[in-house]
Amino acid sequence: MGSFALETDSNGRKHAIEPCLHPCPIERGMRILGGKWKGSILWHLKDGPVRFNDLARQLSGASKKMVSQRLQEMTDVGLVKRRVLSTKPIAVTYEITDFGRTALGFLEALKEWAEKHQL
Amino acid sequence: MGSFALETDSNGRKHAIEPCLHPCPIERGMRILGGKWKGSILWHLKDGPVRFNDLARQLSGASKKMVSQRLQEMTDVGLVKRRVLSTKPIAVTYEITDFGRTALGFLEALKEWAEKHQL
DNA sequence: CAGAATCCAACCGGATACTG
DNA sequence: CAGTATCCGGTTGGATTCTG
Repeated sequence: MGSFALETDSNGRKHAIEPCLHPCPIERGMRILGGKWKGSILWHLKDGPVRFNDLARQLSGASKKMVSQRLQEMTDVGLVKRRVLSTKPIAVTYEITDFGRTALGFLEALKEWAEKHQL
Repeated sequence: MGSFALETDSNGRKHAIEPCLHPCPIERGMRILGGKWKGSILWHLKDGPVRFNDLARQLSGASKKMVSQRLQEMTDVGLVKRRVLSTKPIAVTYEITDFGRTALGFLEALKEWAEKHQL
């Protein structure tokens, strides 16, 4: 009773999968787009599918582990679609979904805001 | 050489104050507005000054410690202005600055995005 | 009232090595 | 190539207590 489903993360630890029921829509939105790298990832996908390693390289400073984790979360929420081009050797691309595109507008606003105020 | 200025945080630990020089403007913007609670705080201040405890109460789920830390960061960057109304008993309000208001547009976009897609 | 200080468990994220 | 597994130090953030 009162317990959530449990998932095991890559470090072998258990987590409750909280549906993020925060009353403030801004917080809920931030939980989805605000995590480290998520915005950048979506932005880098806006011009077409990108292969995993290319993406990791473009996000200078993010480790493969990070990129992988963020991509999984974003795939789960439906912001991004994973596509296997070939096995042997495996080739994978990630592309932004239609839903993902609905977030681009506000990412652009954020980008221009940051640039305008030289942050 | 190559070292940054050091500040001591509330846990007595030293930190380098990194100017956040990330190449991607989206990441830089997220560093400023994307932290947990920051967006919500700014949003709650948009209709006028709010007292510290009131603010903490409105942000259900955030501890006073969190609110205090986020407010300091936001004050440092100039998003928010702290004003002492009276000592004995001490009364303080936080109000959004003109600079802070420049970010409201994109927070509104985020808010509407989250609501529209029932996140 | 508005915080600061302290304690401490949980989590995050980098480095590295490994796999199909 | 595209990840996953493991180790592990650093950071985060909640609970609580204390102060002017």
